[in-house]
Amino acid sequence: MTPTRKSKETQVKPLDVLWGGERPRPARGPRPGLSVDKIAAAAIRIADEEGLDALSMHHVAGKLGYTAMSLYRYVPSKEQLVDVVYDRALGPPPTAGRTGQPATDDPDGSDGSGAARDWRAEVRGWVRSMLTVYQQHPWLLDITTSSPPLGPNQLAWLEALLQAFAGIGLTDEEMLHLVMFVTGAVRDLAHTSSEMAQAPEKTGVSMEQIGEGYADAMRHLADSARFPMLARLVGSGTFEPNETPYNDTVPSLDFGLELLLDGVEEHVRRRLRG
Amino acid sequence: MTPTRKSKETQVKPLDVLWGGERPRPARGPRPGLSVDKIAAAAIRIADEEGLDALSMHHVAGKLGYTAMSLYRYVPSKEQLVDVVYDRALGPPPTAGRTGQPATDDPDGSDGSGAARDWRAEVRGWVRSMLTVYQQHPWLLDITTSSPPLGPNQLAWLEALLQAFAGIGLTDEEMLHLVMFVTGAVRDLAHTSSEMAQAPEKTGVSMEQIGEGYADAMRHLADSARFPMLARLVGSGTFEPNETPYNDTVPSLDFGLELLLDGVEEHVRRRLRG
DNA sequence: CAAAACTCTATACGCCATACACTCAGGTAT
DNA sequence: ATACCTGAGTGTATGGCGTATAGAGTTTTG
Repeated sequence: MTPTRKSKETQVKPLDVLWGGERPRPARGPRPGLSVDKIAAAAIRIADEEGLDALSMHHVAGKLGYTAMSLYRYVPSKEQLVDVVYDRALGPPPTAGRTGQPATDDPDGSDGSGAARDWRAEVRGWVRSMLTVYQQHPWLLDITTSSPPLGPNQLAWLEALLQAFAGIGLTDEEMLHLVMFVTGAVRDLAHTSSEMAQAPEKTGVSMEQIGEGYADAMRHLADSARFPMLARLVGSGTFEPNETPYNDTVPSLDFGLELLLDGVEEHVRRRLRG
Repeated sequence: MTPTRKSKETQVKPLDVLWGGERPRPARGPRPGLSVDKIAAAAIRIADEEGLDALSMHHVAGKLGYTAMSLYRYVPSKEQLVDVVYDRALGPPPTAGRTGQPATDDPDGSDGSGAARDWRAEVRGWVRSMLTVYQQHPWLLDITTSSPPLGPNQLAWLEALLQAFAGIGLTDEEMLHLVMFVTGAVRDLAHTSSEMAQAPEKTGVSMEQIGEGYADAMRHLADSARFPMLARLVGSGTFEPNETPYNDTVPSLDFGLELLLDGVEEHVRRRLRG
């Protein structure tokens, strides 16, 4: 009978959700049984155990003993939930513990402290840690966020890599460029690796059969003059699975990264000289 | 009443579809009104005009004047269709025209021909072309294929970049690593750029407001000691939109690529010397 | 105690991929 | 000519999805 009395309806703000903005307890209606934390945790568990496709509002709510619509009291949309889940699953970067002050106002590089730190090792470590996270939550790589990195953990990871590149003689702009380049390469290589790892279970085709299919396709072109370089790599056995598994992209990442860092060193050296 | 007579039912093979395997005309039933080509073309038009989300079997079939189920005579599943569409939309790489023979058996690099070609320019050109393709079909970057690169055009692009790196003193394995590294970086930077470009129309929030939100979030941490490097970049105006648009990742790609190629040069030089 | 604020549920809508059973066109073999 | 049968395309149904809307039930405030 009541003709749809519109109450003021506490609206959920996107950024508050991302930063865990602790709504100041409602104080008028029934006590909330859920929270963004619980919802995000359940969502992450589902994604870990059943994959990103299983991450639906119904499923998450069901896992918590509620209906799908109840989630919308805490999260404005599934997309926003995914944004939160993304940041939460990332977790903090490895070096987040020591909040040093590597940001001096010295623009030219040497940070004044005596011992030069091993920035290459720091970058390498950051990359390994990132890879580990992606291996633990491969579905992170299938998420398309449509929003710039704004979550606390995303920013922390960004900050960590920036700190690794800090004070070695790069301009601010160059550091940002490098960070984007490196994160991009890591993300994509981890992505293809995870895709290929998931292929057997997803398509029901065994790893061996996939290898056969690949070999078959490659034979298609090895005799043809159409793909000479590919034919050459096939012939030299570069595509054969050696000691490392078929989908291991870490060697490519390591190789590319080292060359890139060599380039960085040469770049700052050149600038110092010139 | 007929108890479901199972006919032999021409099955559609995945790889044949990808490579346009020209089914040898049925010769017994009615003439097919569709073809993989027509279907893929319609699908690409839809994705270009309405985005990847609009790419449904119903939609594609409707555009062609058929029902959704009819497509399954030509394509085993939507996933396979997407694989085909991906390869078709990629198109051939720019240098596919001249099928030179850069694959000599000379393992150490110099390819015997007199004039040294500008391999760096070739790599740069490949990257620009790849970026152009991604700009023309941004939805390509939202596709998760779950299968290794097997389409003819995917292989052709691979081949093209391999040829750029050929004969400069890298081993076969190193070339493959580099190709994966570069394609990864290009893909991901193009991806984030496209994501940020789509953000305004998708969320209804104007580019300005996004910028404001970003600035707001950054102010959250500029005063905090939590993200010193980010605060520094904010302070130095590195995040401000200069002449290039906010989502332009090309400068990052250019910068990273040049440093990487510097590293490559130094790497082969070192090997030659040592 | 009533009103207001709030949580959570039920239902419904319009999408989606695709399994299944079917009609019928149009060649081939007799 | 005619019977046959392959295979194209359709109709329907199932079970999923995100979420709009309406409202039932709970708790605190005036």
